[in-house]
Amino acid sequence: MMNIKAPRGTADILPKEAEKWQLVENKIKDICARYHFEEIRTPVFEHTELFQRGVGDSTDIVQKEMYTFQDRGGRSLTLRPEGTASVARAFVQNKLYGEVIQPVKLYYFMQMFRYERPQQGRMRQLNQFGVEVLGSDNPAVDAEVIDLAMTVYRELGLKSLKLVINSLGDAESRKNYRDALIGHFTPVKEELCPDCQVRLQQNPMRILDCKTDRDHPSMKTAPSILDYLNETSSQYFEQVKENLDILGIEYEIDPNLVRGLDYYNHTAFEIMSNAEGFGAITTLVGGGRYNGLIEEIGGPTTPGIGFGMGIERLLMALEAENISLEQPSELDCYLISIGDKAEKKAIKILHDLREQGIRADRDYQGRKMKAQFKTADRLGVKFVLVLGEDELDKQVINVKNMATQEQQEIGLDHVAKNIREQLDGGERHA
RNA sequence: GCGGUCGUGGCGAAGUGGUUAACGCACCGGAUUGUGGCUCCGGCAUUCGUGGGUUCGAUUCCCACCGAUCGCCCCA
Repeated sequence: MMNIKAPRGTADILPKEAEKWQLVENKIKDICARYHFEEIRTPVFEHTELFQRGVGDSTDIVQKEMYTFQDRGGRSLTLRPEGTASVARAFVQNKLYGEVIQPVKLYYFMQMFRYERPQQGRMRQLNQFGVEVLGSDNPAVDAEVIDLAMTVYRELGLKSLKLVINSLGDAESRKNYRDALIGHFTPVKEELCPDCQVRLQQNPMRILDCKTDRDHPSMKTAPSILDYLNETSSQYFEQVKENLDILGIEYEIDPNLVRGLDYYNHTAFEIMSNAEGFGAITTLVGGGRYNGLIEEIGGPTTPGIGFGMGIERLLMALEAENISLEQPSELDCYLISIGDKAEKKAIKILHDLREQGIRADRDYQGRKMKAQFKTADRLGVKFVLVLGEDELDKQVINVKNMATQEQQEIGLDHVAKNIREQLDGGERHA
């Protein structure tokens, strides 16, 4: 039989690694609670149309990266490539705009799926933590969302970060700017790369961060979005910046920061890692405001803002900065039994220990006592309990404290309680 | 989707067109009839990502596929 491997772009997260994920997730959930965000979970797949309309038909994600399939009923479904469209759909469908407390502040941990060529930090199945705030266009919310993301990184210990922000303006500003860009690049259209020639009509803003045409003279003289923001958009951006200043969050303004998804307007931001040896992919978080999205998918006019944070990349960044999340995973007791009769008794004692909240395990390989002790030592247990013929005859169990090497005999019927007390006592006096 | 590099035991890592595939770590057993961390001794890949081809013979050469990785595209 051919050996079957995990599909390309997917990965198993094994116990040692999973422990880090848990620590990160717990930290993030704790922060979300403090910022008063509540969890939402949505389906792994959605109607394809949701992403076509929500994310945008012309985006790379929709055009070439979606896992789309037909179900047996002939429906076109798609494994979600990102979270915002799904959350927006859930918001509309469940009429969360009717909640008494607004805005609605949501967070999620979800797997996303994108058909891309994998490399480090880019998987076909990826994990994101994200937040969405729906129902407020207060620029304080923009700052709060950014602050939340930065807080996650700060509390995990990351230092080499760069926050980049930009404003894409409102519809009017964008239209004016778009026209200006088309006017600017059309005369030199033939000199641009094929991709950009297409972008010129579809999404001229994307020309600005094209790597191929980066050095074309027209780039330097290209108009800046910031000069085309109308009064409202410009003021909004100013307030967002002011709020970031109040929070002491440093940022860089990059007028060429264009997010790849169609639904963004006003505030757009990315957080990148500056850590050395981080490779080509440095974006840790991407997000922005999307005031038209809810309406686009059939809900009432509702402003929104959110971000997506890649967990794999977060872990990579921690690694790059040599931040260790490992905790000594402690086992309290290791139970050694010798002989069949003792094993039968051990089965029950092990259960009793665990019932007392004690972390306990035993050997199942029928190994010699020496080998079992070696394992117990390696596991770093506090106590080793030995149950053999001698102990059975006396109805006791031998308890060895691995740190002090002291041994004592405890009556078989109250082992678990006795260990429990010893553990509690140890902690109190520690 | 495009280009480069790579793929040997649980891990790291030598190696060669030819009869037994180094070594280190880990693991297992013994020295030490029921007690760990040290030491010594011994064991541990019918097999070199998968499938074809060239050859008397391939892990070593060629091709395809799969996977990893780096860069591009794009993004988390």
